[in-house]
Amino acid sequence: MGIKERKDRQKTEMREAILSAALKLFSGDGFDNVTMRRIAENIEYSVGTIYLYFKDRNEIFFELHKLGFEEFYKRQLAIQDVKDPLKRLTEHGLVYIQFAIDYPLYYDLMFISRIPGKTIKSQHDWKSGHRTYDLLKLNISQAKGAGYFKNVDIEVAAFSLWSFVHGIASLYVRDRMMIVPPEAVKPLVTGALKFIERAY
Amino acid sequence: MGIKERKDRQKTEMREAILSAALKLFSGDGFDNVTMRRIAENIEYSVGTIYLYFKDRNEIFFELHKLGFEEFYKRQLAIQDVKDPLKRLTEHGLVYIQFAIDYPLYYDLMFISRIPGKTIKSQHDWKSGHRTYDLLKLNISQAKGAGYFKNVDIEVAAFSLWSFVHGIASLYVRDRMMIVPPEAVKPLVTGALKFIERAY
Amino acid sequence: MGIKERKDRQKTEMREAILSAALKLFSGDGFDNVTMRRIAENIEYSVGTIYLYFKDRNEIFFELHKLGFEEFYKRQLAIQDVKDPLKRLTEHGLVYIQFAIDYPLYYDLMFISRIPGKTIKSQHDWKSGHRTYDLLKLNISQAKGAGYFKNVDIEVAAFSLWSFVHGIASLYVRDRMMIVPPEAVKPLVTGALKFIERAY
Amino acid sequence: MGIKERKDRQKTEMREAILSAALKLFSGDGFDNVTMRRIAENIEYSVGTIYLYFKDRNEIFFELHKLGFEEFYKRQLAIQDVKDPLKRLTEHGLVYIQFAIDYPLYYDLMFISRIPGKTIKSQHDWKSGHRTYDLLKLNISQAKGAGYFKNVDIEVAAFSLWSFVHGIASLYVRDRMMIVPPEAVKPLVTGALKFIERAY
DNA sequence: CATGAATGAGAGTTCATTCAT
DNA sequence: GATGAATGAACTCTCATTCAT
Repeated sequence: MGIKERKDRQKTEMREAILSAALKLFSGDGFDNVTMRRIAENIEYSVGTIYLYFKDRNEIFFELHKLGFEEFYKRQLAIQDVKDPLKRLTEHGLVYIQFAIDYPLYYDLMFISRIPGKTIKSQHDWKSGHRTYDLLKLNISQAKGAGYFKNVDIEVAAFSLWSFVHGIASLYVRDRMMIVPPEAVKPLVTGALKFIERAY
Repeated sequence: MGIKERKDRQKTEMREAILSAALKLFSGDGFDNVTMRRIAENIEYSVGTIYLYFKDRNEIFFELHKLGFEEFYKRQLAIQDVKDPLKRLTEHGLVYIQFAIDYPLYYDLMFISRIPGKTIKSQHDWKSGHRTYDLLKLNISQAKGAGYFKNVDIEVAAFSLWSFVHGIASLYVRDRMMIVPPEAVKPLVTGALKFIERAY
Repeated sequence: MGIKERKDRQKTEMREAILSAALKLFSGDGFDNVTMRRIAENIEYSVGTIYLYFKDRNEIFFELHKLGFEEFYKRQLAIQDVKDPLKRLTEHGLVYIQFAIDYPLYYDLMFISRIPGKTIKSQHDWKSGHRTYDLLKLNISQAKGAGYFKNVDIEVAAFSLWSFVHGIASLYVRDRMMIVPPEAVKPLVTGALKFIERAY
Repeated sequence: MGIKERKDRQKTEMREAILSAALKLFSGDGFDNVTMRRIAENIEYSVGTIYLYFKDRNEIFFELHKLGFEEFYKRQLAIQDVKDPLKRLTEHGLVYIQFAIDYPLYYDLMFISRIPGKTIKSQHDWKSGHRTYDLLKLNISQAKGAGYFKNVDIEVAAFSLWSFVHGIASLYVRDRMMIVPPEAVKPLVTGALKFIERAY
């Protein structure tokens, strides 16, 4: 079975190289910057080769999209063992924002960009989204159990917190923070996460 | 002088038709969807005609951008006479979100999209952005004077509130609310604006 | 009759303004630089107005062409009263080159450029050219009478002298003299005109 | 390795086909006539294909330019073994003119046309031009050694001879010889080259 | 007389995609 | 599995010209 495995591994590596090149280009100027030619140049293969690994341009974006959600969820799970519910919620927000900082391209693709080929996407989104959203609501309800969020509907709280961190992440990812000096960004973000706790 | 006036009016109408067509197309799939050809088709004129009213493609975006900011600011000013600082702040947030709902395309253009030809833009942005941000900070400081935002830095509060409403608006504009049923959107939003007040 | 005359005069002035603007633009980058729009901008009239004075773009070039030949011939006549045949011939060459220096655009148009709408042109060219060429041959034959050009066919001599000065003028007009330092141009030209005398 | 060679050959052939089509079109009406679309039609390929062989339109002109200068210099070298300095100089002139006759399009491109994208060009021009000009001066100085060009500055002589042949070539290439009947052209040219010898 | 609005044609260039080799 | 050649459609923009007003 060694041969087949090696082939599989090679196939995976190639796909990863393509995806990684696409991500890199995406950072440049958004979608338009990700052309098949440029991906090909980047991985030092011919254009046609890409089509051996992906059906078309859209499939590349779709795959990136999926990978993004996986990494995103993994990170969220990682903080689920924090005992203190308040702390956990704040961590949750931090995880969210940190993900946007670490993978602005994934974040952009997942939560901001309008992607061509929406239909295919939405189904997957739906599942990924729900999974994540449920986790948030779980954390909120546990915080509620610990005395926070008095008189607050869980749905409202979830939506609020989500909007809050998404707002921060979006401003960061799409470079709309010019209004604040660069060195002030970090304290502002941590300050904001502290501020929202007042509402818990 | 009726002739000149009629001509002026026609010129204005044409510019508006072009801008409106551009906005409409923009909603479809973002910038790439707004091509000169498609605008022309839309207004049922030849491509060259557009160039009689706008220097080039960028000028169209720039104009839309400007119009958006004007309307946006006007709306913000309109609620400045609300006496109660708490109420005014909530109104402020509502105005923000309502703007996004009423003019999703403007909102997209102004706060989400990556626009080609950044240099020209940024200067105008800077001014428009500051004007708006200062208004927010003013309202917060007045609320502070009324006893709210104890122990909270104004900058942090401003950034937090901005992020919050921008998060809501972005999720709406870029259609990332699939997670919540459509009819739940409105109560969620008002609920969220109520929720954030707990942090004041 | 005053009215008609004034109208005629105005018409002429307008035509001249257009032609002069065209010439000016031509200097920029050759023909492509002479667009109807740019001419219009230059004379501060609308594009359509030009069509009231010239049938189309070609007619403008044709007219310039004609004007050039007229000025050219006038200058040639002006040196016909030089008594010494040798001196007169050298003057003739000088006049030729000086014309190219003073009116590079005319020269270009008349002797270098490929003009669209050749058919119309050639007839006029033929006449203008002959007139000039005959003058040259006249001067040569008189020099011959004075002992120069022994054993030289007049046709050959005329062609030779014409080629000679045209060569100098062309190199100058089309900027092909980079090979010699700018300050050396003038002495070279006068030197060349002196040199060719050795062949007389 | 036959495959690679065949591919190389095909690539070369394609480039040549494109260049040759460009030259052909150029003859029609100068630069403006050489459009990418027309080249494509001519070689019966799609427009995009040309861009697989040349970076852009300018590169095509630049390449033609270069090829022209190469052929030109090769021809000049070919007559350097003529012993008699007088004869060699006359041959030199003939070579010059013959080149213009054989490759009017090259000649036009090299010595007459105003080319867009001058910057790139001029450096190459400078070298090619100097190389040629030096050869001319060498030949003159050797003729001088053999007793010709008494009391004539070499620079002046070089400039004069260059102008002379360039004049002839230009008149021919740009079709300004209508004044003389076609069958008279050849004798006139040889006559002129004989005539100029009188000045040596 | 003069204009400004409009157009169709055409320019150079880039792209995603296909396919024979 | 990989390539390079090829294409057709699309892009932004400019032009000469026409014509109702």
